[in-house]
Amino acid sequence: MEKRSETTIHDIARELNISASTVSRALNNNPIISEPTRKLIEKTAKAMGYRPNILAANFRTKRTNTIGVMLPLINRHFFSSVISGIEEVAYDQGFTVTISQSNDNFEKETKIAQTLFSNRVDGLIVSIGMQTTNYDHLKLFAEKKVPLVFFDRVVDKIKAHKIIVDDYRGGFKAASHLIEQGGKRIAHIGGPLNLKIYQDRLSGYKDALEKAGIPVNESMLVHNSLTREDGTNAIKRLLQNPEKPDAIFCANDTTALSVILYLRKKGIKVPDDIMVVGFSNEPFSEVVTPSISTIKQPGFEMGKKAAELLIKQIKQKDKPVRYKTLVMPTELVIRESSVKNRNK
Amino acid sequence: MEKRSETTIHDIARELNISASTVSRALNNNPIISEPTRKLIEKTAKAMGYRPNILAANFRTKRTNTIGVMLPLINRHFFSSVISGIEEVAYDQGFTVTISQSNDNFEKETKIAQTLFSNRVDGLIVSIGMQTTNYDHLKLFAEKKVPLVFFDRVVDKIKAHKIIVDDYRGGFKAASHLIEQGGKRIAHIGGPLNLKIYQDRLSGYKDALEKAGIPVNESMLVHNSLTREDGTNAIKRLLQNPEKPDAIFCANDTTALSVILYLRKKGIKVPDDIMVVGFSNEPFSEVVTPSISTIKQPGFEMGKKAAELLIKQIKQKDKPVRYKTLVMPTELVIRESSVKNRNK
DNA sequence: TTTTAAAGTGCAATCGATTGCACTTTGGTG
DNA sequence: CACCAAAGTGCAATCGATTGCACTTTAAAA
Repeated sequence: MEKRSETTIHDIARELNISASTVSRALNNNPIISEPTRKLIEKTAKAMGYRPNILAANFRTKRTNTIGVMLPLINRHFFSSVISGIEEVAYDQGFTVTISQSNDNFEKETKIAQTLFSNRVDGLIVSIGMQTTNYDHLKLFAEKKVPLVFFDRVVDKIKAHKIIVDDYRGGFKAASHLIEQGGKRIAHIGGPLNLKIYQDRLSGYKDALEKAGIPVNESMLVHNSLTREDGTNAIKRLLQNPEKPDAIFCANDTTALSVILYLRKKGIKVPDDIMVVGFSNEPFSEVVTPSISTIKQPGFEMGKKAAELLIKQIKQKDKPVRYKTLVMPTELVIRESSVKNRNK
Repeated sequence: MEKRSETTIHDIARELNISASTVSRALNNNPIISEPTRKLIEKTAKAMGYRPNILAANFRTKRTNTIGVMLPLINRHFFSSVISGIEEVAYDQGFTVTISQSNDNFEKETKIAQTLFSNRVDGLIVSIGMQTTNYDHLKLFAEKKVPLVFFDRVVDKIKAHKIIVDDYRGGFKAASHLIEQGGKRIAHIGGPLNLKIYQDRLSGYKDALEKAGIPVNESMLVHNSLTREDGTNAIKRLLQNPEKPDAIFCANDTTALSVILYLRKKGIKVPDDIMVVGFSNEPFSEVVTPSISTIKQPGFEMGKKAAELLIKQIKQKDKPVRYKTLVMPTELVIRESSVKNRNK
């Protein structure tokens, strides 16, 4: 029977009649080890089928080369794009990525945070859940000086880097565009207001109306959790208004889609009768008929930036850090759902 | 200044004048520790802000309670659904999930496998990349008896549990449906044939034609990497055939979408002129016009099954394992793109 | 009353890589 | 020729939790 246990650096040391510290240094390309010695050790390690046991190294160095990521839902396109961006940078920088989804559940989010702390991830990237209003489980990381980066749904009360999009300008652009397209009775289907991203989208929308001299009509505002069902319920409600909207700015594409499907069913034409703009540029928005105008937010880029900031903070652990809030630009993508008389 | 270093079980032991092994056992609910002692230790641990350092435990027990997942692309809907299913089961069973994407790049896939092995993940869930034809980097896990589960794109040469969909029946159903809808010149846009999933889809398609007495016309077959661009190129090629198709079975929805968009541009009507069926039920397939008939594959369920099988194998490490291949059923979802004269 | 078994706790080796400090050898300079 | 500095390698403590085996105490049974 072949050797049962794993080959360790002690085995290699014994084989070559040198010390384990020499072997460790050689395999880590430490320059104080001479080239001939290093080459001999590398050759022997390969021949003996040596595979490092990172657990021992992690234990001794108190580092894991692992980034923790916690976000609400992995299979939402935006979040999976962010993850993809994080993973790409992490891989290039020699980090692995451990991912957990909170399902917008505060208790699960708290448990995950505790687990990631115990697992001693080198840093954590977080987008908090819809329900989260207490942040003690995240303050732990700040207290223990574990680097933390928030993205999308961020926590102002905790000092950390933050990657957000310009939700305010996105809301402003969306509403401005609808105004420019002739909209006069512009509704808004928004998200829960404990989250700043939806506060900001609302603010931008309001300021755009104000700038155009159009008073904000509170009956034109609906706030919910932005599910497909919520979208349908919201448009039903808006259509019951005595004064009906001729344009709607939705805080995400999911509700924009629900709106469009419902209006189609009712024989109300988008954009001719009611114009629609969404937010976040889901993949389906391009291919649905009419295609949906939307505010594009760069998930993949956000993920890359988050990972870059986190890894820089990890590597410069002893340096004082000046926390940044990166505001990724939003871009209005004009498609069919907000442009009338488009006969090309 | 507060205590600089972390509280360890030695600190708790010293505080209570008991041994560290007692503290360790108490915090792990070992029944040989008496109830009053255990309660006292738990109370003191909380008061002292103790947080376990899992690195030491992992090192000693040679376990990490971590599942590795390696797949081509995180931000593809199918894969992110699978990840979501994996994470849900993993979380319930007390495991964390570390995810890496290979980007269908063999060299990256190899490096990731090596890293995950060094990181001593307890088990690995894999979907191999488009280019992968050598499996040595994965055989390592089998050799070292690290539990391995393949899903979707699996490797027959390595003994492991496999989670696949019934690609053959999916292809068969798709082609049968097109025949039932009156298709006589049925084309196939398929994937790279080093991957069994695309071989099986093709086999199912061929057998359905054969069963209907329709000869397979090799000029009606195009194989590529199933990108949007590939889809466009494929339909262009098929339209140059002297004998043009009246139906197309695409091996994924991405190429089905490309086909539909291209035909729309050419003024060729789907499904009236050419019927289309895709595969995998992307979210956009429901909302595009015409909506795309497709073969649905249950990503989230596959993820759950993969994690369940892997964790069972991890927990019963010393038991001999009988490897299973789970074949998840595929379901034909009939939408507008394959039903002519649909005026409801 | 003595002996034995069970309950409860303690000792310290262990896991494997890292790394601060120590030691040896070699070559160059005064 | 002697001294010093640099190059190269070695020693062993360390990280913190786990756990096999040992020891003590207590209670029950003979």
